[in-house]
Amino acid sequence: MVDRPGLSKGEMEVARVLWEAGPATVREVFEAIPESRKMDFATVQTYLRRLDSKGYVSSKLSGRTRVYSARAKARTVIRDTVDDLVQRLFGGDTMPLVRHLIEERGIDEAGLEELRGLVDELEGGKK
Amino acid sequence: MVDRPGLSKGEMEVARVLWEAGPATVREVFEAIPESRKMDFATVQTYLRRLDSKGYVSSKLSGRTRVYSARAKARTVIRDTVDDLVQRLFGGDTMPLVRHLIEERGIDEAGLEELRGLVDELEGGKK
DNA sequence: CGGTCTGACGTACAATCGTACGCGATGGAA
DNA sequence: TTCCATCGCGTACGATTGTACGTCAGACCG
Repeated sequence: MVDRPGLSKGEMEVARVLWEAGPATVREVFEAIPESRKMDFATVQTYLRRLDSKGYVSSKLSGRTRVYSARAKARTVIRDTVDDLVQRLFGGDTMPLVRHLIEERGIDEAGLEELRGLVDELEGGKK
Repeated sequence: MVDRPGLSKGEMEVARVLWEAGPATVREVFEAIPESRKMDFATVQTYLRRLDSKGYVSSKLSGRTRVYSARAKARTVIRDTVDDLVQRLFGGDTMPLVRHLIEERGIDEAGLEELRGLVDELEGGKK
């Protein structure tokens, strides 16, 4: 399938906004990015342009403003990105990362519950 | 603490070998990298040199051969790397990634068991 | 002793990334 | 009508990355 040139870190942050909020203009994306991140408006614009030329998003002019929409599905991009990380940092093993996440980053009440559900489900569907 | 300049993807693959196998020469690292990856000997050498100058590994000459050893702890580097990814791709939320890993990548029998153990443990220590 | 292998080390070089400026057009405020 | 706030868009530019070549000097083989 469409083999896109890999997202850079900055591009990820911007793409994420489109996935969460749906189609948006540069300004809207810009405003959706945490103040603290301090990413320049023009920088956001550049990332969007790059995402476009890489095929991750599409855009069309609406009046004199350009509106960007996600084109690649979040799920797919996330899968590719995570696969890559797991490969390079853990040699392809999934568990070390899962373990790391659970042990090193806090999982809250709700997360724990969900996790239990996931485990139950997997365990059930197997035997 | 020592604030290092971020690992690049290629550097990660190389650093991983040092974490897993302990101190090693360029050749040893080179040989530990999957054939399929086709990373040139000189490339490995460059990555090691860069890791050295970034402070992630240290090295010393043993005879006329240089031996590299991890200096930064795997745990730390992994934490920083994963934190960064979670931040950019999931806005800082851990669960989406955990969910993704469990649902999209296979967890085997043993992993499942371990996972159950982790959940139990967390659940116990909380209430 | 003279090849040949191997390693360190310096250097290279294009691609990508992070970050942004500046210009020219446009639409609304005064 | 005049001006300013916006936008799109082209362009820039140094840093980092991926990938590797070439040179020089020891080590080992015959």
